[in-house]
Amino acid sequence: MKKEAFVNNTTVCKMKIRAITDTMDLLSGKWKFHIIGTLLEGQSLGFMELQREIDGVGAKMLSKELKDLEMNKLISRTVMDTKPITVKYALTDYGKTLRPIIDEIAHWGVAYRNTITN
Amino acid sequence: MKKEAFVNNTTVCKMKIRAITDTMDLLSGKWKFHIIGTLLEGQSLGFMELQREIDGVGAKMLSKELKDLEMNKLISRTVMDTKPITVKYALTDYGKTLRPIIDEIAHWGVAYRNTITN
DNA sequence: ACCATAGGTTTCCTTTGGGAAAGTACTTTC
DNA sequence: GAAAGTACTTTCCCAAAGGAAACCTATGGT
Repeated sequence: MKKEAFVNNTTVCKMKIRAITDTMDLLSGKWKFHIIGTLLEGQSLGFMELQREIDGVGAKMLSKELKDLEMNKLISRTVMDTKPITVKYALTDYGKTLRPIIDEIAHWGVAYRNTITN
Repeated sequence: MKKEAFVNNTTVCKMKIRAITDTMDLLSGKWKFHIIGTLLEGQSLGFMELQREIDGVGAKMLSKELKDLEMNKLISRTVMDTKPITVKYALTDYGKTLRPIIDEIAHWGVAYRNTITN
Protein backbone atom coordinates (compact mmCIF):
# COMPACT_ATOMS: atom_id res chain seq x y z
CA MET A 1 0.00 0.00 0.00
CA LYS A 2 1.44 3.27 -1.14
CA LYS A 3 1.45 6.06 1.37
CA GLU A 4 -0.30 9.30 0.59
CA ALA A 5 -0.79 12.67 2.17
CA PHE A 6 -3.57 12.64 4.69
CA VAL A 7 -3.32 15.73 6.85
CA ASN A 8 -3.46 18.12 3.97
CA ASN A 9 -5.75 15.95 1.93
CA THR A 10 -9.09 17.35 3.04
CA THR A 11 -10.93 19.94 1.02
CA VAL A 12 -10.62 22.44 3.84
CA CYS A 13 -6.87 22.05 4.07
CA LYS A 14 -6.34 22.23 0.35
CA MET A 15 -8.25 25.49 0.31
CA LYS A 16 -6.17 26.82 3.15
CA ILE A 17 -2.91 25.86 1.47
CA ARG A 18 -3.98 27.45 -1.79
CA ALA A 19 -5.06 30.55 0.09
CA ILE A 20 -1.66 30.89 1.73
CA THR A 21 0.06 30.47 -1.62
CA ASP A 22 -2.20 33.08 -3.20
CA THR A 23 -1.57 35.64 -0.50
CA MET A 24 2.16 35.12 -0.40
CA ASP A 25 2.41 35.35 -4.17
CA LEU A 26 0.93 38.82 -4.01
CA LEU A 27 3.16 39.87 -1.15
CA SER A 28 6.44 38.26 -2.20
CA GLY A 29 9.57 40.30 -2.59
CA LYS A 30 11.66 42.27 -0.20
CA TRP A 31 9.66 45.48 -0.16
CA LYS A 32 5.93 44.83 -0.48
CA PHE A 33 5.24 44.59 3.21
CA HIS A 34 7.18 47.79 3.78
CA ILE A 35 5.32 49.63 1.07
CA ILE A 36 1.95 48.52 2.34
CA GLY A 37 2.94 49.15 5.93
CA THR A 38 4.07 52.65 5.06
CA LEU A 39 0.93 53.41 3.10
CA LEU A 40 -1.20 52.17 5.98
CA GLU A 41 0.40 54.89 8.08
CA GLY A 42 0.82 57.57 5.48
CA GLN A 43 -2.50 57.44 3.62
CA SER A 44 -1.21 58.80 0.33
CA LEU A 45 2.39 59.32 -0.69
CA GLY A 46 4.41 60.27 -3.77
CA PHE A 47 7.12 58.18 -5.30
CA MET A 48 9.98 60.15 -3.79
CA GLU A 49 8.23 60.27 -0.45
CA LEU A 50 7.94 56.52 -0.44
CA GLN A 51 11.57 56.15 -1.35
CA ARG A 52 12.54 58.41 1.52
CA GLU A 53 10.33 56.55 3.96
CA ILE A 54 11.47 53.10 3.02
CA ASP A 55 15.06 52.85 4.05
CA GLY A 56 17.27 51.23 1.46
CA VAL A 57 14.88 50.73 -1.42
CA GLY A 58 16.16 51.69 -4.86
CA ALA A 59 14.09 53.39 -7.53
CA LYS A 60 13.98 50.33 -9.74
CA MET A 61 12.65 48.00 -7.10
CA LEU A 62 10.22 50.54 -5.76
CA SER A 63 8.89 51.14 -9.24
CA LYS A 64 8.55 47.44 -9.93
CA GLU A 65 6.91 46.59 -6.64
CA LEU A 66 4.46 49.46 -6.98
CA LYS A 67 3.50 48.17 -10.42
CA ASP A 68 2.96 44.68 -9.06
CA LEU A 69 0.78 45.97 -6.26
CA GLU A 70 -1.17 48.17 -8.64
CA MET A 71 -1.78 45.27 -11.01
CA ASN A 72 -3.20 43.32 -8.14
CA LYS A 73 -5.49 46.20 -7.21
CA LEU A 74 -3.92 46.65 -3.81
CA ILE A 75 -2.80 50.20 -4.41
CA SER A 76 -3.95 53.01 -6.65
CA ARG A 77 -1.76 55.29 -8.69
CA THR A 78 -3.06 58.77 -9.37
CA VAL A 79 -1.25 61.26 -11.57
CA MET A 80 -1.94 64.73 -10.21
CA ASP A 81 -2.30 67.73 -12.45
CA THR A 82 0.37 69.73 -10.73
CA LYS A 83 3.54 71.38 -11.89
CA PRO A 84 5.85 69.61 -11.73
CA ILE A 85 3.81 66.51 -12.21
CA THR A 86 3.33 64.42 -9.07
CA VAL A 87 1.94 60.98 -8.58
CA LYS A 88 0.32 59.74 -5.45
CA TYR A 89 0.09 56.19 -4.33
CA ALA A 90 -2.50 55.00 -1.88
CA LEU A 91 -3.96 51.74 -0.73
CA THR A 92 -7.26 50.80 -2.30
CA ASP A 93 -10.07 49.80 0.03
CA TYR A 94 -9.12 46.33 -0.92
CA GLY A 95 -5.48 46.89 -0.03
CA LYS A 96 -6.56 48.22 3.33
CA THR A 97 -8.01 44.83 4.16
CA LEU A 98 -4.41 43.67 4.53
CA ARG A 99 -4.10 45.63 7.74
CA PRO A 100 -4.87 42.68 10.02
CA ILE A 101 -2.08 40.66 8.39
CA ILE A 102 0.46 43.46 8.67
CA ASP A 103 -0.59 44.15 12.24
CA GLU A 104 -0.31 40.50 13.22
CA ILE A 105 3.14 40.29 11.68
CA ALA A 106 4.32 43.50 13.32
CA HIS A 107 2.84 42.44 16.63
CA TRP A 108 4.53 39.05 16.46
CA GLY A 109 7.83 40.65 15.53
CA VAL A 110 7.73 42.89 18.59
CA ALA A 111 7.00 39.95 20.88
CA TYR A 112 9.75 37.99 19.16
CA ARG A 113 12.30 40.68 19.84
CA ASN A 114 11.31 40.73 23.49
CA THR A 115 11.74 36.97 23.68
CA ILE A 116 15.20 36.72 22.16
CA THR A 117 16.63 39.67 24.03
CA ASN A 118 15.65 38.17 27.39
CA MET B 1 15.94 72.50 3.12
CA LYS B 2 16.52 68.84 2.55
CA LYS B 3 13.51 66.63 2.68
CA GLU B 4 13.42 63.74 5.09
CA ALA B 5 11.20 60.86 5.96
CA PHE B 6 8.43 61.88 8.31
CA VAL B 7 5.78 59.19 8.31
CA ASN B 8 8.13 56.41 9.28
CA ASN B 9 10.32 58.61 11.40
CA THR B 10 8.64 58.12 14.74
CA THR B 11 9.90 55.62 17.28
CA VAL B 12 6.70 53.65 17.03
CA CYS B 13 6.92 53.32 13.28
CA LYS B 14 10.57 52.38 13.31
CA MET B 15 9.78 49.64 15.74
CA LYS B 16 6.95 48.42 13.58
CA ILE B 17 9.08 48.38 10.46
CA ARG B 18 11.84 46.52 12.21
CA ALA B 19 9.31 44.06 13.59
CA ILE B 20 7.98 43.33 10.12
CA THR B 21 11.50 42.82 8.80
CA ASP B 22 12.32 40.49 11.68
CA THR B 23 9.25 38.36 11.16
CA MET B 24 9.62 38.13 7.42
CA ASP B 25 13.27 37.20 7.74
CA LEU B 26 12.28 34.18 9.78
CA LEU B 27 9.51 33.22 7.41
CA SER B 28 11.16 33.97 4.07
CA GLY B 29 11.43 31.31 1.43
CA LYS B 30 8.93 29.46 -0.62
CA TRP B 31 8.02 26.72 1.85
CA LYS B 32 8.13 28.00 5.43
CA PHE B 33 4.49 29.03 5.60
CA HIS B 34 3.51 25.68 4.16
CA ILE B 35 5.61 23.75 6.66
CA ILE B 36 4.25 25.71 9.58
CA GLY B 37 0.71 25.53 8.26
CA THR B 38 1.00 21.78 7.88
CA LEU B 39 2.48 21.31 11.33
CA LEU B 40 -0.30 23.43 12.81
CA GLU B 41 -2.73 20.85 11.44
CA GLY B 42 -0.68 17.72 11.81
CA GLN B 43 0.86 18.12 15.29
CA SER B 44 3.93 15.99 14.67
CA LEU B 45 5.17 14.63 11.37
CA GLY B 46 8.18 12.82 9.97
CA PHE B 47 10.35 14.05 7.15
CA MET B 48 8.76 11.90 4.48
CA GLU B 49 5.30 12.68 5.80
CA LEU B 50 6.01 16.38 5.47
CA GLN B 51 7.31 15.88 1.97
CA ARG B 52 4.16 14.01 1.03
CA GLU B 53 1.93 16.64 2.59
CA ILE B 54 3.61 19.60 0.99
CA ASP B 55 3.00 19.34 -2.69
CA GLY B 56 6.06 20.04 -4.80
CA VAL B 57 8.73 20.48 -2.19
CA GLY B 58 12.01 18.67 -2.84
CA ALA B 59 14.09 16.95 -0.19
CA LYS B 60 16.83 19.55 -0.35
CA MET B 61 14.59 22.50 0.23
CA LEU B 62 12.56 20.74 2.89
CA SER B 63 15.73 19.82 4.73
CA LYS B 64 17.08 23.35 4.51
CA GLU B 65 13.87 25.05 5.58
CA LEU B 66 13.42 22.67 8.51
CA LYS B 67 16.93 23.49 9.66
CA ASP B 68 16.25 27.20 9.42
CA LEU B 69 13.05 26.87 11.41
CA GLU B 70 14.75 24.70 14.00
CA MET B 71 17.58 27.19 14.42
CA ASN B 72 15.02 29.87 15.09
CA LYS B 73 13.32 27.68 17.70
CA LEU B 74 10.07 27.55 15.81
CA ILE B 75 10.06 23.80 15.40
CA SER B 76 11.60 20.90 17.28
CA ARG B 77 13.35 17.91 15.79
CA THR B 78 13.24 14.67 17.73
CA VAL B 79 15.05 11.55 16.66
CA MET B 80 13.02 8.53 17.70
CA ASP B 81 14.64 5.32 18.79
CA THR B 82 12.80 3.16 16.30
CA LYS B 83 13.90 0.82 13.58
CA PRO B 84 14.27 2.13 11.04
CA ILE B 85 15.14 5.42 12.65
CA THR B 86 12.43 8.05 12.41
CA VAL B 87 12.47 11.74 13.11
CA LYS B 88 9.52 13.81 14.15
CA TYR B 89 9.09 17.48 13.59
CA ALA B 90 6.69 19.54 15.61
CA LEU B 91 6.05 23.19 16.32
CA THR B 92 7.45 24.45 19.57
CA ASP B 93 5.10 26.37 21.85
CA TYR B 94 6.81 29.39 20.44
CA GLY B 95 6.19 28.29 16.86
CA LYS B 96 2.54 27.80 17.70
CA THR B 97 2.25 31.51 18.42
CA LEU B 98 2.48 32.00 14.66
CA ARG B 99 -1.03 30.61 14.26
CA PRO B 100 -2.75 34.01 14.17
CA ILE B 101 -0.48 35.12 11.33
CA ILE B 102 -1.03 31.95 9.31
CA ASP B 103 -4.75 32.12 9.96
CA GLU B 104 -4.98 35.77 8.91
CA ILE B 105 -3.09 35.04 5.72
CA ALA B 106 -5.20 31.99 4.90
CA HIS B 107 -8.37 33.90 5.70
CA TRP B 108 -7.36 36.81 3.50
CA GLY B 109 -6.43 34.45 0.68
CA VAL B 110 -9.86 32.85 0.72
CA ALA B 111 -11.58 36.24 0.61
CA TYR B 112 -9.22 37.30 -2.17
CA ARG B 113 -10.15 34.32 -4.29
CA ASN B 114 -13.83 35.11 -3.84
CA THR B 115 -13.21 38.69 -4.92
CA ILE B 116 -11.31 38.00 -8.11
CA THR B 117 -13.58 35.20 -9.26
CA ASN B 118 -16.68 37.42 -9.04
C1' DA C 1 20.46 -10.54 -3.64
C1' DC C 2 17.25 -6.98 -4.33
C1' DC C 3 13.92 -3.64 -3.35
C1' DA C 4 11.49 -0.43 -0.26
C1' DT C 5 11.47 2.51 3.65
C1' DA C 6 13.34 6.50 6.48
C1' DG C 7 16.15 10.67 6.50
C1' DG C 8 18.78 13.03 4.69
C1' DT C 9 23.39 15.37 1.79
C1' DT C 10 25.75 16.73 -2.41
C1' DT C 11 26.27 18.29 -7.00
C1' DC C 12 24.95 20.75 -10.85
C1' DC C 13 22.19 23.73 -13.10
C1' DT C 14 18.68 27.44 -14.14
C1' DT C 15 15.78 31.07 -12.60
C1' DT C 16 14.77 34.95 -10.00
C1' DG C 17 15.78 38.82 -7.12
C1' DG C 18 17.79 42.85 -6.51
C1' DG C 19 21.19 46.84 -6.54
C1' DA C 20 23.95 50.82 -8.87
C1' DA C 21 24.05 53.89 -12.14
C1' DA C 22 22.74 56.13 -16.18
C1' DG C 23 19.20 57.81 -19.23
C1' DT C 24 14.54 60.08 -20.39
C1' DA C 25 11.42 63.85 -20.09
C1' DC C 26 9.52 67.80 -18.26
C1' DT C 27 9.49 72.01 -15.05
C1' DT C 28 10.81 75.26 -11.80
C1' DT C 29 14.25 78.02 -9.59
C1' DC C 30 18.58 80.59 -9.37
C1' DG D 1 21.26 78.56 -19.25
C1' DA D 2 22.56 75.62 -15.62
C1' DA D 3 21.12 73.11 -11.69
C1' DA D 4 17.87 70.64 -9.35
C1' DG D 5 13.44 68.43 -8.53
C1' DT D 6 9.67 64.95 -9.89
C1' DA D 7 8.95 60.40 -11.75
C1' DC D 8 10.30 57.06 -13.65
C1' DT D 9 12.74 53.21 -17.14
C1' DT D 10 16.57 50.74 -18.81
C1' DT D 11 20.83 48.32 -18.74
C1' DC D 12 24.23 45.73 -16.69
C1' DC D 13 25.70 42.80 -13.39
C1' DC D 14 26.02 39.69 -9.31
C1' DA D 15 24.16 36.83 -5.64
C1' DA D 16 20.69 34.10 -3.74
C1' DA D 17 16.97 30.88 -4.32
C1' DG D 18 15.39 26.82 -5.85
C1' DG D 19 14.81 22.32 -8.49
C1' DA D 20 16.36 17.49 -10.34
C1' DA D 21 18.84 13.74 -9.75
C1' DA D 22 22.31 11.07 -7.73
C1' DC D 23 24.25 9.44 -3.68
C1' DC D 24 24.71 7.81 1.30
C1' DT D 25 23.58 5.04 5.69
C1' DA D 26 20.76 1.98 7.84
C1' DT D 27 16.93 -1.46 8.55
C1' DG D 28 13.38 -4.70 7.24
C1' DG D 29 10.90 -7.57 3.96
C1' DT D 30 10.64 -11.32 0.15
